[in-house]
Amino acid sequence: MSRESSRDAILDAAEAIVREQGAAHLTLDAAAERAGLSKGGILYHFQTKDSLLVALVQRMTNAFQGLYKEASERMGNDPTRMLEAYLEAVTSAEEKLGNTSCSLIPALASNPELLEPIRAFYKHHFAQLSKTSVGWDQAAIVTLALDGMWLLEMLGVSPLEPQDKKRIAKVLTRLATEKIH
Amino acid sequence: MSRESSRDAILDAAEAIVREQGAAHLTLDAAAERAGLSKGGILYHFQTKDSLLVALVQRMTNAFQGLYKEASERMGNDPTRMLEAYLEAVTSAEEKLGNTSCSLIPALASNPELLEPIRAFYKHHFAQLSKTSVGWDQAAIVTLALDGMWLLEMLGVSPLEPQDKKRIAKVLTRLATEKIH
DNA sequence: TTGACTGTACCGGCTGGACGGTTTATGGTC
DNA sequence: GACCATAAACCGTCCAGCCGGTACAGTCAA
Repeated sequence: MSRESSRDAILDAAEAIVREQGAAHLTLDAAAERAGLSKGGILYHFQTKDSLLVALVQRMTNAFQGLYKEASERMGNDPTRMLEAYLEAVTSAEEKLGNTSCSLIPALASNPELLEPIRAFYKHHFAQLSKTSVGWDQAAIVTLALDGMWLLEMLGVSPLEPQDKKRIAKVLTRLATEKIH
Repeated sequence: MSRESSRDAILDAAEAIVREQGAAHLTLDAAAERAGLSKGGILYHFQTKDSLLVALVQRMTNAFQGLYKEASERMGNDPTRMLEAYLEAVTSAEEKLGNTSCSLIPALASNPELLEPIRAFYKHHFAQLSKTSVGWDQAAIVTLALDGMWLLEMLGVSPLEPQDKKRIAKVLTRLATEKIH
């Protein structure tokens, strides 16, 4: 069974461990037990622990970029509306992907260079911001506020309630479309 | 010699290792070598590795809160100007404290509950935002943008150049003082 | 002023356990 | 009967924490 679902089950288990107990507790044995198979089973799918971490980061970035692309297309791939797409992607990511994002933590802990794809994404994203209708500075602030929001969430230190986030999102939408002067 | 400086030297060494090689490479031996003493020496100052991590987080939060308090006092402890103080604290933290902030990483990696003091800080901070002159929503956005900026920096994925940050800070100053409408 | 004693700061070898990875075996399925 | 997915025992390494030392600065009493 399970061309892919077993792999995903392992990644889910790994993520849950990181989220609940911290990256230091993410061992092959622990992930195996949680995923309901043995360590050998895990090593069949991921030849090394490191490749599991790579897969973790990749799955997250893929999922987010999928949402972003989708939202962009809904905006007709209009670069002036990329901020709206980004906002939509971030908010829907928080709902749909849950705390998938905490995959970042083990990457930081073990091997910072796993974050290269993320660095690349941000570099590209910020370079595009001048195409928005509100100017680079304001666009950067909207982006940073969104990132701050989900990073605090992911680090587990956010004090924001869902309704707070909704109100913030509303103001951000305005900032993403109307230039302040 | 060194009532405190040896402790600090150890913390500095630990931080440098985390920053340069990731939290996984932070071992007592590595920290000892870098700090110029033996593992036994470290364990004399910190009975357990975990207590070293606690000290790391504590030192960072203390340093930041010191900067914040200082900035607040320069603003006459005026709650309506807390955002300006926060902005000043964050920017000067980035200069003065450098990447001290990456102390967070091992805390996350090993034991999420080490972040409790930080959670407490944010909770208090966001609760105060309604006292600002620009309204809670806008104040929250300024805060989040600042946090996003230094978190990206600390995670090592920020594409922002110093001059970018300066321009952003300028716009944030405006957002921290003038209410948009 | 000297010798016995105490506390502080640190060293470095040791060990037990945990963990990543290997190997061999096994049940299922086409 | 060949291949896939997984199990389970096993190995070597690494590392946190322990412990028995050492060096040295005070202190204090005789």
